[in-house]
Amino acid sequence: MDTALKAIADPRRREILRLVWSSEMPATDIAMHFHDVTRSAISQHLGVLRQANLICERRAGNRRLYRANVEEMVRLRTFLDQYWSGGLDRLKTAAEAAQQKKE
Amino acid sequence: MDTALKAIADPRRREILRLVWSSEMPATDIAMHFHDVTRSAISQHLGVLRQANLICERRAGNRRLYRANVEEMVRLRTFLDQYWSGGLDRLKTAAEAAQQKKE
DNA sequence: TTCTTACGTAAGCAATCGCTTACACTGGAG
DNA sequence: CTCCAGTGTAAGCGATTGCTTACGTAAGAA
Repeated sequence: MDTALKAIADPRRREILRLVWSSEMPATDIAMHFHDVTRSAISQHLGVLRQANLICERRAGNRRLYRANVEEMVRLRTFLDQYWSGGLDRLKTAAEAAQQKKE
Repeated sequence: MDTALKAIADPRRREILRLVWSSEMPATDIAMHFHDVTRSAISQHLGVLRQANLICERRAGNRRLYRANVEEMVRLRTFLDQYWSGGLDRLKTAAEAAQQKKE
């Protein structure tokens, strides 16, 4: 979860995710969207995203097609939503949380 | 915005924010919640959060009281919400947006 | 087979991170 | 004034990051 959060903290990786969110795309096409870095750099970003389980890889002959793992991104979004609201709910749940400290 | 995203990518800093979300707290008290790192480390984390505009500082005599800048956190949350939905809505709104641009 | 395309990966490097220790400063107490 | 609690900050250091160049490898095409 923490890995995923750090992964999306990078603007380049957020852009990659945006590219493969709704349709899969071969690594080369992804790399071609970035004119200021090497294909190798993008490949490494893809590695980070894959390790964070934020993208899925499918091999088709020569190519590797990537697509966003929407399920995992929803998990991440839920985690953050709980974090935001967890802060907001703090006052009213303070006593309850204190006595059941499971974590 | 990117600075804030990187700031909350760290679990320690998320915990700090959680501590000062609903009430202000002096730096020493914040540091005392972390038994595995130095007070100096926490002070530096506070510096990162302050630079990301995620916390506000108020001086009271000797102490410095911190509290979360909820406004900025809401901005961050909104940014992420737009990011998620921007991806999710891509498929289903692609055709609609093209032919009727109301929104 | 030999070439070419598509890709990951190792190596190296400068920059940044997260931490520690040590020090500097500020404001109240005596 | 002196002393102490509260706090930021500089210096240094090992780990990590993000990038590049160079190489390795797998899968068609010729």
